[in-house]
Amino acid sequence: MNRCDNHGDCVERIVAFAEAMCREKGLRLTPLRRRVLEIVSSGHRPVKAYKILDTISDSARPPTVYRALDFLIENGLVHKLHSLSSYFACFHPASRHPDCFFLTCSVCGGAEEFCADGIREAMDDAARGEGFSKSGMVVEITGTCRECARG
Amino acid sequence: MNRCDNHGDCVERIVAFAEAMCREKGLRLTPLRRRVLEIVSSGHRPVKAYKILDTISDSARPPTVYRALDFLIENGLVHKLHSLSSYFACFHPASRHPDCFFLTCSVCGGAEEFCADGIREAMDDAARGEGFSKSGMVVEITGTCRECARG
DNA sequence: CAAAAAGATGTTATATTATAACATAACAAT
DNA sequence: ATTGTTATGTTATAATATAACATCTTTTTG
Repeated sequence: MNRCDNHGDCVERIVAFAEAMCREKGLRLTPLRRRVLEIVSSGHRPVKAYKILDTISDSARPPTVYRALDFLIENGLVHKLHSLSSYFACFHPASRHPDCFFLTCSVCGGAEEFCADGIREAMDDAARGEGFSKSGMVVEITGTCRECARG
Repeated sequence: MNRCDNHGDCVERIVAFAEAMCREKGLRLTPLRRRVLEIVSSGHRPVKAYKILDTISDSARPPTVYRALDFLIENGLVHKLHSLSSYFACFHPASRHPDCFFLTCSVCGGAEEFCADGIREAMDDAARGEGFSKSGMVVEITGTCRECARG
């Protein structure tokens, strides 16, 4: 799913963006946070918190990872996929919409993120119709991606 | 959120429906499963698994609850709200669509379920546009409900 | 009916996911 | 250099969920 010609470019691009953004906003992309971002963006697939923990080192503890993830999520660099208890890098953080949604392939484990105005508007309308003032949304579609369906 | 005049009626209605459906489909709504369904439907709000566990008895163990929940979810009587790690009764299981979505109020803790064709179609279109064959979806909107917004 | 099969529940243990609370270190700002 | 702030380290534990196997109950069928 979402194979790119040279995925290394994605990681570089994301980290470069994160650095620029943090510089601009006065945030600190510390070595730890950068490392977690690299790990999460190292594949086009959701990653588990404890997998990140194992990857970082033998001695890292959960709060280390969860705090870095909190920072990255707050600043739009990483998303949490609730239906998978996993974390997924935002591959277009620059043009970030507040409300994106995700397709996850149950065959290859890959994921993709989209920002379709049609969906966001449909959700906004539905919420408004109920007198509901929306603050966030979780939209995750599970299925089989094109590549995996083709067999 | 979603205050009904006499919520006892909802529980009765849901349980009656579950009984009829199970009879018709040759499934067994055992005392345990019925009890869990009653607990989950006892309020218009998502319920946590370990809360159900505590409510059932002092001696019940997690698998007891999770298995009952699995049964109820499989048969469309209960939904899991992933963003809250909670379980929510389906208050209209008879006219059940495969893909519903949820509004959850972060103030009162209430929830409501909707089946808006507009949203389902927008999601289907988006998935299809990516060559993605959809098998399930999680759509959960967080915010403030009408009653809570009114203050 | 008895035996076998299938289904449900009980029980023990443990896996997985996440946070609280407090200590220490790094950095920023006068 | 001290002080305040932010980040990380550390210990412990909370919260969510499942594996594996034993027992019991119901259904099926010989």
